[in-house]
Amino acid sequence: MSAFFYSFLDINIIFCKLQSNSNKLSQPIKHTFNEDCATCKSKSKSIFCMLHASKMIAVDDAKSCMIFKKGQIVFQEGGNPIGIYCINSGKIKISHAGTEGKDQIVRLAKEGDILGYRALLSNERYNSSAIALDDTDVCFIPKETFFTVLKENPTLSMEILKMLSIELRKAEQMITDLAQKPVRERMAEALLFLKETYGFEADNQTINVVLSREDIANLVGTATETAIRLLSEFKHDAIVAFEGKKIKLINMDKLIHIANLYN
Amino acid sequence: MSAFFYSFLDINIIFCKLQSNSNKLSQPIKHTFNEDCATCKSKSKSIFCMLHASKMIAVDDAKSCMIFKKGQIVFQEGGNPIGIYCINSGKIKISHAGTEGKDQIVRLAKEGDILGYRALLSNERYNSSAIALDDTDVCFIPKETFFTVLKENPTLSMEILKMLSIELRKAEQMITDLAQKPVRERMAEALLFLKETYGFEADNQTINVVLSREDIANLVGTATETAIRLLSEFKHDAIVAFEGKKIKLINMDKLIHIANLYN
DNA sequence: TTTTAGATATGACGAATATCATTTCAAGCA
DNA sequence: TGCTTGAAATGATATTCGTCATATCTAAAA
Repeated sequence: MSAFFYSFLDINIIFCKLQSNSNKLSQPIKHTFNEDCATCKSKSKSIFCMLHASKMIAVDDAKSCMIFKKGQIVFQEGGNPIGIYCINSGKIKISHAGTEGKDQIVRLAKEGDILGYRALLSNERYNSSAIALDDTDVCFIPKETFFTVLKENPTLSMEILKMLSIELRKAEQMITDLAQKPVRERMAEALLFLKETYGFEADNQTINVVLSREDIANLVGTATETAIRLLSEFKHDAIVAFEGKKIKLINMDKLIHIANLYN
Repeated sequence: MSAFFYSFLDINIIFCKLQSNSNKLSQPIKHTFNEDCATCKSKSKSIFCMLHASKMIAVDDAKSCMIFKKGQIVFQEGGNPIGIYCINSGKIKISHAGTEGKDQIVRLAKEGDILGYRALLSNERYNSSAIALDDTDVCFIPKETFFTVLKENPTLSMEILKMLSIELRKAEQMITDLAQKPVRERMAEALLFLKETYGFEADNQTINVVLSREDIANLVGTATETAIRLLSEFKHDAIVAFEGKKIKLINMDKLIHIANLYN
């Protein structure tokens, strides 16, 4: 019944974008990289995969490629959306500001995920900010192009309906967990969720993402000190280990047990 | 920046269903009422409004009308969705079970709202249960009809995309508030949200819905006793008053202030 | 290297909130 | 009418968790 963060974002929607043969170079914005849709490494996993070649070319022509350095803002809460972002490589956190200056991380995105469509579809301002956790390559697709392609492709809009529905389920799960689970359980679940989202490194133990303790606290929904204490406790109990800024999961079974995922 | 419950469900998507002239009687399921789409009182507020007359007839032909008594289950967490429900009149709570037998109310629906489409669109089982808070009249539209109409109507699917996007924003707001706001603030916001959703009675003070203290606690995300205590406190401070099982908002300004809606 | 600043860590404490126990109330029913 | 039952209310207490203070660590800059 329960899966708070765990498999929170296992949506298999990665941005391949196309079998298109268009070789045009896209218009650069700020820092850019040149990635043709046909050679995009996020290929074959995206919701755009079902597009016909002609539509692909339209997307390919209109898109811009950008590079965000670690810490840079992709878009900001309160701003007006002008398109969607597709992550080619890298990691991005999406967080929403609370009343006391504290952020809540509502989503973590990786290669293949798309960002910024929620505000676009509801015709609202951004409700959250997106910040690069890594150096990140992103394809930007302007609003008009997105809507044009969307209107002409029922299959694409069905995919996005599905994606939104899944995100909504996960959000409701997170609501229930925040309302009912103690911090310790949520912390365990958050670690499992991080593993699920970004995977392990070659050693099969180290979670492949760097987050500050504050970020982790903002993901779990607790005070930074509490997050630090819980992590120390897990370390003491040989459930996790730290290596530099990275976290290793030593005892997954124990972590799953603490997370209390099912009734 | 903040609006937890307040205007949580102000989606103006009410089920008018049509300008169709179809006069067929729909197939009854269990308790039924006979409501023709053309005379439906939820008319003119629904996402189905933009359908062409021909599509309306299809919906009208396929739908079933049902009556749920107060407390009856419309659908249950874990079940397989077989269609969508459109509330003709009445009130329904949608809640998700947590790990310790405690429910979390994730949505409150009223006349004109549609239910059950999330699970249908993501092709999952129901993630939450829907229970009538009142005697409620509902139109049921079978899965197949819904998808057929959806596929043939880009405008309808855009409306649902928008609806889901708005619900997702609200869910993210709720996540942030649960993680950061104290119970007292959330309680104030919940009362304002109830007013926003179901409105006042003729006296312009009494919230037009009956909820148990436990329901209120499950909406706010706290223990029943804590909810009771906070309500008593608000009563003592002349912010609210109780009349039978209903709640009056005596001092909205104070309530808004306590809710701490903006930074 | 030393210095500095920011992140991480730890301790002490208090406030917020849950839990458990008991009482009171209200509505339906015999 | 009193009886019964579940909801509501209240009290006492325990626990979790956040806050504030301070110390330590780390990495970059001077």
